Amino acid sequence: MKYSTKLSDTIHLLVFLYLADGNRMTSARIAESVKTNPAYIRQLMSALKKGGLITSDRGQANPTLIRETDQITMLDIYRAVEGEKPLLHLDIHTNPECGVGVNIQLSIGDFYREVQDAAEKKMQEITLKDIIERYYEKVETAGLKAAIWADGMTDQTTLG
Amino acid sequence: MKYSTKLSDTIHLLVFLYLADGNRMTSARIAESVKTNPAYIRQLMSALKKGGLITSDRGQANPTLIRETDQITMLDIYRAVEGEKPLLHLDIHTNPECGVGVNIQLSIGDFYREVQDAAEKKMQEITLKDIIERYYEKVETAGLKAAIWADGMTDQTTLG
DNA sequence: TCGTCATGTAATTTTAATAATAACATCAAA
DNA sequence: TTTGATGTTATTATTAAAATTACATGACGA
Repeated sequence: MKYSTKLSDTIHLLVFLYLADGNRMTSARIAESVKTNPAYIRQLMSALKKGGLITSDRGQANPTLIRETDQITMLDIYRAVEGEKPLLHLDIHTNPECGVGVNIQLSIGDFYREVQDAAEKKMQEITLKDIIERYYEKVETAGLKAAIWADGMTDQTTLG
Repeated sequence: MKYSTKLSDTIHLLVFLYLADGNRMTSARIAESVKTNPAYIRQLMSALKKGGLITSDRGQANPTLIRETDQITMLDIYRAVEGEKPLLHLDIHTNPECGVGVNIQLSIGDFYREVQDAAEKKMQEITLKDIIERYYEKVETAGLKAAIWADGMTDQTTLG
């Protein structure tokens, strides 16, 4: 299949929202940066809304972060858009008449759980703030800071 | 897409090989338990061979584990069959003309790396031996031990 | 109030990673 | 030499995800 990029796209979306800082962002505008379509962005925002991470009102473009960026973890975002989807997948199609097969998969599942917990623990330590700070560093080292940010964040055309 | 079950299937395969203990296993036989086709099993075995985990000779059914089960980690197996495939995926399709988009994805990548490392560290702590032991526990608690294992592992018909 | 623009959401189509399958050359052993 | 197994490649089918379409609904300004 296609790989899911929901988490990446949603983080992108949230950083974008943060950087917009008050300037009302439309799903169309965000979609431009993520290079996708507005409906997909709205689907992600819908999930974020249900997850209690943003507000968004029908009819007007005014999505806003509810929590501070250091109070939003990567795990929060993952849960909002991917739910309980695991990173590793058991093969549930093994021969059910084979006691070996079934029990092996159950055993593997126990250890996948451990791997999942380790990954989620790390995801819980990473906040949106961390990612935004890292982003600023990247922009700086790329020497793009001046070009993009010189005249301030108020000029949203530079966000595109 | 479909979810990859390569890791699960390969662990299954290896446990099966271990339990067979000397009894020459064919790809067809293993495929029965995993409920897949022999060619797929051979593909996995080919990867394991390249990864230095098993031997397997053309023409005769005689695949064997090279290392002790406590010397084979889940990460070894993952590397053999999935290579460097990450658990989380960046969206590399973001608008390249958007400096924000590109740099955000790069930042996210840094943190995905941390999550990946945490997961892989845990995978490195889990050995095939651990999984086999857990498997025995499952079989016991399921009260199937007697039924399946009573007359010893020599009767490979009970493995199916 | 009406027209415009935005969101919210469901339904459908397209894309892409994976497993399934087929085909066959090669080798081993009875 | 016949049988049966592996090793490998190529093709097809499956399936989860993104892309797209469609439209009802709400906000806001002229």
